Amino acid sequence: MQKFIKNQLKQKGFKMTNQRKMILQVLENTDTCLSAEEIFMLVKDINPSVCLTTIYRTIEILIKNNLLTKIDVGDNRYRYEIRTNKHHHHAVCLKCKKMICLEGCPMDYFEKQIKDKVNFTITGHRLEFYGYCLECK
Amino acid sequence: MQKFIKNQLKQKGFKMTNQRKMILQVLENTDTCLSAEEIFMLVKDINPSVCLTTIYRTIEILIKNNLLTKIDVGDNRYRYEIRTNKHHHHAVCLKCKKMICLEGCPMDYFEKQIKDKVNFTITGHRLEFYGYCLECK
DNA sequence: GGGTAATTGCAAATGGTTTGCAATTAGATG
DNA sequence: CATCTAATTGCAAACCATTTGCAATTACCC
Repeated sequence: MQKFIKNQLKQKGFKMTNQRKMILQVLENTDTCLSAEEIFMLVKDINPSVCLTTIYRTIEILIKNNLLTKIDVGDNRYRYEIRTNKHHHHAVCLKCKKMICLEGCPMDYFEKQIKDKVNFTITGHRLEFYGYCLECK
Repeated sequence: MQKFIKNQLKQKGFKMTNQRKMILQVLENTDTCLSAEEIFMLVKDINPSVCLTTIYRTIEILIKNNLLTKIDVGDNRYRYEIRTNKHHHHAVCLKCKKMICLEGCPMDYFEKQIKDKVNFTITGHRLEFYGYCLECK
């Protein structure tokens, strides 16, 4: 997976710097979605001389190349998740904002309906469930 | 509808000020979701002596009382929509950010599935479709 | 190993949202 | 209808996630 992203970036002419390697490593070794600040902290644990700006700039590149997804949970800060080949959705805890990955998607037939009714070209969708996780409820 | 919201607020001990009336009027006379800034501008057209802070504070009250919904489209600014009794979703244009209301929801049976699989208490969900509207495509 | 364009770190700017506070106002009470 | 009081407002400033400008550094093609 790492490999795939690295190749994608290299192919588009981006340099594989240490900072980018570390950011990718952090993004891949998590099971939730991380905010820029959280990525920053985790990368700092590996190498303290990184700056937040670099995190944001790397995020930007990854998003523009469809390698990362930006997700909003309603607290004025985005969270990011490496884009997997497995299309999926999340359950978001309203209290701690933890994001639990869910498998599957019931949208496919719905999209078709919409395409016919509204004159709108659908390129994707985003589905989040809100509620309380085991610890918070 | 106006009436309903006013009653709800009054019932909870909030005062029905001119500012709040204007904000509600603006929110009710639109067919898209408005950002705080957009609400501000529209309210200003009615009475120029309102300030953005009041918009934000009213939004906060409405959200806390389940009368307004906050929606993210990925451009660092929230949009707001009066909460109707009709549960629905949106198609969001990736270019102009216009939000087209859609009827229906294919989620109900999916929620049940999730409740059983993951240990998570679902209180709601949010579904947005992304793509390009007629004018932008 | 040298050259060059991409990348980084730093500091400062940006922009949406929030907060503190003194002045104003809605609406209950008499 | 006037008074009183707590809620609300406007203003200015703070806050904080994200973005930008720029000079110094680095990846990587030759």
